[in-house]
Amino acid sequence: MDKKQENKKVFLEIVNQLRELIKHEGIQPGEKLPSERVLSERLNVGRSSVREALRSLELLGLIETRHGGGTFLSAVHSNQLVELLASFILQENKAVEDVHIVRRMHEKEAIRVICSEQSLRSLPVWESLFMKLELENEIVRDLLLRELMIASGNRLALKIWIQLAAYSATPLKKLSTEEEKPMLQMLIKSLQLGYEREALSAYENWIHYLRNSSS
Amino acid sequence: MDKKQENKKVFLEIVNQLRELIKHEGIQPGEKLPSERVLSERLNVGRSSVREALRSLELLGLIETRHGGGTFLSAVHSNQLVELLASFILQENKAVEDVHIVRRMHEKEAIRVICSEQSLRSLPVWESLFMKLELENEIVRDLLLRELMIASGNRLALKIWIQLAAYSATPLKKLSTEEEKPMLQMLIKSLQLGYEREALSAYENWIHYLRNSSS
DNA sequence: GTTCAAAAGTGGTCTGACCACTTTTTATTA
DNA sequence: TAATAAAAAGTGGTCAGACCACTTTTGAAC
Repeated sequence: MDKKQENKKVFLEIVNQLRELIKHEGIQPGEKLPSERVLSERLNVGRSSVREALRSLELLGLIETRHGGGTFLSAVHSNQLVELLASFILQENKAVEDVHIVRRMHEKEAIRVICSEQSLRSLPVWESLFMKLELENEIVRDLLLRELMIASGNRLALKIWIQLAAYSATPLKKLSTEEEKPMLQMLIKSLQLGYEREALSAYENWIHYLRNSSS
Repeated sequence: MDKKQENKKVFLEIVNQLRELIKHEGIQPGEKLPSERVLSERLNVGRSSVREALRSLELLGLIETRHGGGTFLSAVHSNQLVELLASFILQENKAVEDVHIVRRMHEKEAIRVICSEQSLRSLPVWESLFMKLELENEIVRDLLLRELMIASGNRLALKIWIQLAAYSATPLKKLSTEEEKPMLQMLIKSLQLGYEREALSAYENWIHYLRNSSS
């Protein structure tokens, strides 16, 4: 029982080891990482596992791979923003609150955008989400937020949000019927009607409830 | 030249094939995907390549994997998500406009934060900026925006903004005395008084003016 | 010093194997 | 018959080795 049931994916553990290695070796952006075979040997894992970890980093824009050339820490020019975000998010976890604030800011802005666009308000996804509330499944939390970000139509904001969301996950506890559901219902309905103030109010109440109930 | 030489990332191609397969098979959110071995056979690729593609989808939250159980399509409602994310990840197009929008969003949020905090409103920097307007120097534009971001106190937001600002620089043309200065005066004064609506209104008028006059 | 072909290094992919875990099936028992 | 337990099948997780395609380095010939 003392053993923490860390359901963490092993390849994510390798990602962390890679981070420490990069930090320890002092590898700078644009410089080359050890080859997959060397990493495999030094981290005592199979090469395929190393590759899966590298895939994750590549998808985040942290590294670039060149066939036959090697793997490189992303240069500042290509994806400085992502590099910045990742270094901020992955390294020191003192600014958790900042991440939360920026994430909520993006979500609120998405609500504003959607409320101001009739075509976005009338998307069928809102009605679908409204009905999914009856399932009382906690997944609707992420679902709703993700759809908000997607519908707002800003890909950069979506990209930023995805990384922020990965860092500050929503609670996994069961959806509260008597407390949480009404807030979400109001949020969605206000959204569909274009009532920006009411939608934002419902959103903030919801976030406030989530923070208080999870602590 | 007929060769599709642009398709660099093969595992992203597999991601596309997986999307088509899901669509063709009519696999609904929450339902199970074919096993890795079956996918490997049907897509005519190695199982390791399938796994790398699945890793990408998993990192995006599109699928969930359960050890010994299988791979499941996330309870994400629409193809909207898959399509958008896929096209986004594949970087089919880059939107300069998005950078501008996100940058302005951060600036507006900074204004809101400052207006809501008496200690921030009373910072001497605003009065200093107000006086600098008389110099009619175009530098005050960047100066003002930067101070806004710094004063709002969110380090992550500041770092993001710095990167965004590097992509979409403010105009270099001379400060307009009869048009631009009044807007900035109103912005600063509203900020100091905590008039959020007026401050945001002045800000948006200003941005609108900058965009139209520079084109 | 230049040029260029061979060698070494590296990522990309496939195959097969084994393990850990889950689900299904089958056999046993009350 | 129904419940329970054991066995089997299915599936993801990981590793090792091999080969290919491409890039970089090396070194010999000029």
